[in-house]
Amino acid sequence: MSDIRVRFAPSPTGYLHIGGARTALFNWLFARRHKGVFILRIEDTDEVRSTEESVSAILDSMRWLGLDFDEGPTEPRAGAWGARGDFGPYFQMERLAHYQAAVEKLLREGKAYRCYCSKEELDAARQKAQLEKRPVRYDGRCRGLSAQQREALEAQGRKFSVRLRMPDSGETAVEDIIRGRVAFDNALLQDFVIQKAAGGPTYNFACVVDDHRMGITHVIRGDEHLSNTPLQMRLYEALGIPPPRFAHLSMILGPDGAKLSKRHGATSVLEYKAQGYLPEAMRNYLALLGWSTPDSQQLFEPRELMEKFDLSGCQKNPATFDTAKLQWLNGTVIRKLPKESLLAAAEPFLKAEGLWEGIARERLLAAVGLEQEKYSLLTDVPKRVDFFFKDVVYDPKAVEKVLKKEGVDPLLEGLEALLLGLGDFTQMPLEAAIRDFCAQRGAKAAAVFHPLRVAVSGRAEGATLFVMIELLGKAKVLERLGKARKQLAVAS
RNA sequence: GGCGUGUUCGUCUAGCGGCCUAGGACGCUGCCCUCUCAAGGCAGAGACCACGGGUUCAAAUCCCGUACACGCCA
Repeated sequence: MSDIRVRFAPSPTGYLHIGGARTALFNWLFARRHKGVFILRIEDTDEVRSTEESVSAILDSMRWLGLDFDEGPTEPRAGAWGARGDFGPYFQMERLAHYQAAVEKLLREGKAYRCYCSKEELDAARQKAQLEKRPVRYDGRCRGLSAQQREALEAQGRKFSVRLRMPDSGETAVEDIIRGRVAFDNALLQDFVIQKAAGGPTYNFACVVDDHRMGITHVIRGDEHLSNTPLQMRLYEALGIPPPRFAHLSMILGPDGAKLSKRHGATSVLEYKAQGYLPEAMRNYLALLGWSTPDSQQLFEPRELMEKFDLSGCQKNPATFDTAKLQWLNGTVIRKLPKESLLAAAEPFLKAEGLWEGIARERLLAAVGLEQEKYSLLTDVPKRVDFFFKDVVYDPKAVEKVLKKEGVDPLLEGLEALLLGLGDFTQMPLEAAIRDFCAQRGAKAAAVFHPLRVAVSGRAEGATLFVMIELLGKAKVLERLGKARKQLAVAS
């Protein structure tokens, strides 16, 4: 095991969306590739917006994607799920003592100070700065408060937040693995709040304290945090600890170029699960969104992804999420699946359509495997096998195009008689008998096969005819031939 | 408004000064295979490398500016 340690740190304020999943995946791949440690840390310090449901949604999503984490608090907790062993993720709300201790240290060393400014005072100062077209920046009025002044303010019942003392000049640079050196002018950075008046840590502060305590070596996160990084750099310096390496990933956009959001359709990982995507396909697709190999490889075996993933292959510019490619990938994954695995993956989707109970597993397995190369989503599976087990539903278009043709009814009548007399109802004899039938009638094979397919399955496209008929069984085939002819009689 | 980041086929991308009359993949079109639909195979259309200046014998690749997009802060 190398000493590389990374983390994924979502806020439980909603489901795990595509962007978050990509960040989690890249961290996970990086850890696996370098035999490092991957940590999941739930940033739940926003008590108003954090919910238990979001926590479970995040855990469910990660479990589905197969992103297992390696470490967590040792005390078991309810609903815990970890990769190896009985531990859950870290929760920031369980780590408040650490933030508190760090605040006290900074206060003691004079690197941070208490600020008693009220919201109203700050708003007024901000508006004034805006009017004067000066950069909006906290003016540091509480920087030099004496102990007596502080006591006096506290005696008035004033609450205080804690701010970090920032330099007024110079610059703060971040050496980003993906973007290179990014510099920020210190004159534009303000003494920012690290502990809120209500007592809780701010995002940047908790993040730095945890990343340090957890020994994080590489912070791989979304581009939206790049602007937070100089603040965090100052915190590392104030705390006297070396900063980790940073890698900021480009954003994922919707088809219209805006940041991917709900109005673009499905953005939750779990929605994709429900739509019939496979986690392998999702991982492969997400990996390709902002990362590539020098030869632009598209298809990856799960193991291959872990072996080849590299931060140097990460893209700086944002990527647009494209469902068409995801679907294609999903299809390739489905096609490679052993039949048993395909059936297992399709099970929930079959059950949802009432295609499970009371059906012999062997028949289901055979039916599901029949058109494997045509599925692009698992939700396609029930649609293609239902006619084997449920009543036929005739596709009007197929009836119109194939069945309602001159001479079809006599053809079906002939087939009915032929199949009724056929003893061995298996693929080879079936094909021989039917081809023989074609020859006798002087009909082209296609002119017989197509009506027969529609009559028996209700649709114009489907699996190889004879395999399908065999699986359907003699009784059903005859029954449906009758039904199809009745339909024709009604129609004419 | 300030700061930051980005800009190669519709989309994901290769490219890191000459191999680029820009390569691959999805999607699209056509052909082949074929009992249909797929899958597979083959072929094709599709990018004046955002724009404008430089630097250089030579730029998609380096530098500067502009535009646009996105993010963060307010």
